[in-house]
Parts: sequence; structure tokens; C-alpha cells
Amino acid sequence: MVPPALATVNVNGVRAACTKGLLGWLAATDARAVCLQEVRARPEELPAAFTDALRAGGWHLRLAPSETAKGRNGVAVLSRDEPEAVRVGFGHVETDLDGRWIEVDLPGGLTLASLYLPKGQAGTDRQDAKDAFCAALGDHLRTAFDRAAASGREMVVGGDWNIAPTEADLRNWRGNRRNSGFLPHEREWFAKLLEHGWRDLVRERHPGVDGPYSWWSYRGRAFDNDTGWRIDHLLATPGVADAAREAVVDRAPAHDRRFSDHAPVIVRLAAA
Amino acid sequence: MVPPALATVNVNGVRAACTKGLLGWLAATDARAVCLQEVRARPEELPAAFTDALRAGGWHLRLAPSETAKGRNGVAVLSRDEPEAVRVGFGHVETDLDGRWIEVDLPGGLTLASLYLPKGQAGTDRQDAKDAFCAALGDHLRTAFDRAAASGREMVVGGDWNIAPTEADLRNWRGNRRNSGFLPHEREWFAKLLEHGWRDLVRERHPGVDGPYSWWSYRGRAFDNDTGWRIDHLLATPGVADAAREAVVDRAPAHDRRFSDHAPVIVRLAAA
DNA sequence: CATGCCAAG
DNA sequence: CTTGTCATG
Repeated sequence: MVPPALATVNVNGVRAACTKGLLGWLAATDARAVCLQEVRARPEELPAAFTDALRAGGWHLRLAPSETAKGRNGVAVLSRDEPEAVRVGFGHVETDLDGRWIEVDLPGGLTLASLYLPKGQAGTDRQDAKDAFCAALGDHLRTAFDRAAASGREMVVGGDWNIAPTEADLRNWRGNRRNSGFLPHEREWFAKLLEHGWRDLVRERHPGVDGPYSWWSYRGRAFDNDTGWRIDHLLATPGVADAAREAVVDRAPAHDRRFSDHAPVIVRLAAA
Repeated sequence: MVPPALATVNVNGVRAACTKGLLGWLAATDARAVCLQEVRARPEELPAAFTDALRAGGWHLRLAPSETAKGRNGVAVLSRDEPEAVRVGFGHVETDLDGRWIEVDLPGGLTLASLYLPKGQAGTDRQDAKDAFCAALGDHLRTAFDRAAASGREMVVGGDWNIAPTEADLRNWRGNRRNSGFLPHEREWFAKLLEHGWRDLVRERHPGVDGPYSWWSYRGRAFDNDTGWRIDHLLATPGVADAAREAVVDRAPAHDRRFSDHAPVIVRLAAA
């Protein structure tokens, strides 16, 4: 029996990713649910090859495209079980229509969210927008954590957080201390989530090492040199985290070639 | 001994064309000079593979990029002999910097011009601009013709004229009578050039037949069905026209695949 | 249905 | 360096 697995991947445009191997990866994955970010397409713009593959793989798609800028953002959850409920946005009116948050309730008491956190640029209003998003998201995540604990549900948030939490989470941390994604206050914000009880599934399975990274710039030979960042995270409530047996970055979707500048992040859990 | 040949081709972006077979075509052509249109690059933006190929082929490049809109228009002449003089624009201040006309004097008394005539859209100000361009160009061409005759020089104008001169010059002429490129007044304008003495080299070698077309939309299966237009023309003074032995469209640059939505148009002349 | 531009990543 | 957009062809 295959242990249940969950995955998250920023596809950087599902239309392009489909031409480069996403479909092969999907066909081969053992994940029971996958969080997608940067889908960058409305439902009617999804490639036929993609919707066909979903049907063939028995996937349910719940998609929250950006309603505010076409061809941008867009998050989704693929699940082999049909979701019992779907919610788009987390109650932050400034961004709820931007295609940055979708959550589904899956049978068995698991809530799974797909997150695409704004990228930010230090010293600009785009950093202010990222910080405002984080403030609201932090409040929401702490509330959601407490509510899950009180109700006996579990929750996983998979996504592109655009934050490397520690010096172990990017190749050149010294050179990036003033760059968005590794700013001190961003790291503190992330640390507070862990203090509250959220568990970083990949870091827990890879203690005391650099990486594994999940994003590499397309520029230069960043991927070949593994000059990357660990910014795609699976954060989970304790019941899930305690069941995690393996949490890995699928750096080489060997089925095909690299289909995005991000690689899939996968957690495998002990059978319930 | 190879008879002298001249060619014209709209490359629809020299950077893209270089990745799709233009270089193979250039390496194989017997032309002694080639008119290029829609180069869509400034000198410093030309691919290294292109400039290398020019050096290897012994070509001289004279380029008139658009100074008014980057990535647009741009005409050039490639010649195996070094030009004795170069002129950009034909004295129409509204468009002389748009990368639509360059002419070179070649050794032996031939002036060769590369023309990219505006596309136009019926009923819009872009048609007005095309008509104004044509009015000025017509004056210039008649003057140039008379001057060539008086001085004993020959002249060839190769380019994308964006006008199909007669019903034989596009597949679906009935459906295009109200579309720019086949408007009655455009055809009359072209006919007046021939009345003045300019000679249409391809039509003279292909009398009484439909085509050969030189442009096919990228949409649908236009190329495979030969649903095209003959809008790329070589117009010449009588000395050249009388020496023409063959004038063809190189529909299948077999050396590689199709590198543009236009095909090269080539004339081969009797040895002088 | 291509081109190169652009803003964004 | 790549995405999808856009105006243009």
C-alpha cells in the first residue's frame, strides 16, 4: 500500500509547464493531492492536454485564478479525493482576488491550502505589499492552527512562500541579507509561525544541512550549480508533521526535463 | 559561371529567423545581393551567428533599423560587393526614420533598394499612412526611374510591398476586395508604376498564372494549402528586366524549415 | 499564429 | 532567462 503523499509546486505558467514535462510528472507522482502556484491561466485557458491528464489521473481540480491581472498568479489544488469544501482567499480584501490562496477540505479531516506569497522588492512599495500580506496571513494562520487543534482537524499549507527561513535555506545568504526573501523581518515572521506550532516538514526531515533548495533562477547556470533558495514550503499541524516519514525536493523530475524554475516539494506520511 | 542573382525576403525578425534556417538559406543562395525586410533589430542586437555567417559568406551588410520604434520594421541590403554609396529613406520625412527604405549603389552601375511598405488597415488611419507613403514613394520611384534612364544606371527595388497587384496575386481575391493590400486604389497605384516603365520581374516570368505567392498567414494551414498573397516584388528598370532569365519564389528553403511567413523571391540574370 | 516589447518573476 | 501580455503583422 502506497503511503499518502502531498506535494506543492510552483509551475510558473501551467501552459508552458505542460509543454515541458508537468504532465509526465503528474502521471508518475504518488501524491494524493498537489498544491499548484503560478498557474497563470483562467479555467478556459487550461490546455486540453492538462484537463485530459487530470481526467486520466482521477484528479479533481480546484482553481483560484487571479481576477485582477490576467496571466498572473493563480493557485490551485489537485486532489484524488473530491473536496468537501473550497475557500478562496483568507479574508484579506486587498489580495483575496489575486489568486494567492485557495484551501480545500478533503475527506478524512485534512484541510489543504495552496499559497502564493507576493515576491516583494526591498525598498519598494511591492515590499510593503508583501509585508502587509504577511501580517494578514500570519494572523490567519495562527487562527487556523488554533481552530484545527480545537476541532481535531489537520491542516497543511503548501506553497511558494517567497521567504528563505534561515541561512541554511539559500546558497548565498551573505549576499542576500538586503534582498527580499531573506530580509531579517521576513525570517522573523516565518519563525513566529513555527513558534506558534506550525511545522516545517522539509526542514524537520533535513536538520542541520544546507537546503534542499526548491527554486533556482533561470539566469546563468543556477540550477546546475545548485545556487538556489528553499522558498517552497509545506507547513503542517502536528498530527501531519508527526506522521511525516520523508519530505523531499524532486530536483530531477526524471520523467521529463525541468518544467519550471521551481521543483516539486513532496511529503510522504505513514499510513494513518 | 553562375549567373548573377538578386533576392528579397521579409525575414519577420532576423533574430527568430536565424534560429529557424535563415543562415542555411544564406549559405546556400547564389544571390549576389539580398534585400531584407522586417529585420526588427538594431545593429548591436543582431545575433552573433548572423554576423559570423555574413563574414563567412563574404557579405556586406547595410542596415537601416527603425529609429522610431524598437523591434519594428528595419530594412537591409546584403551584398557580396561592397556598396559604393548608401542612402536611407527616400525623402519622406514622415517615415524616413522608420526603417522602410535603404538603397545602395553597387559596383557596375546597379542601384538596389530594399523596401518595407506599411501594412495598412482599411478604414483606419493606418491606411491613410500607407496611402501617404505610397503617394510619396510613387513620386520617388518615377523620378528615380527617369534618372536611371538618363544616366545609364540600372535599378532594382526589392521588398515587401504589402500590395497584391492583380486578382492573380492572391488566392482569395473576391473575399479581399475590401482589405488593405488588395484595395482598388492600391492596385491602381501599383499599375501606374508599371505604366511608367518599372518592370515586375516575377510576373513577367510567370504570365497568365495565379501566383507564385510569397506570403502565407501563420494561421490555419495557409502555407500547406498555398492560400497566399504575392506581395513581395522585385521591380526593375528595363536593362535588368530584359536580362532576367528566371524569377521564382523559394517556397521551400529545403536547407532548413520555413524561417518566416514570407518566402524569398529570387531573380537570375543572364551574364552581362 | 508568429514577431519583439514589456512587466514580472 | 523565462512567463504571459500586448500591439503589430
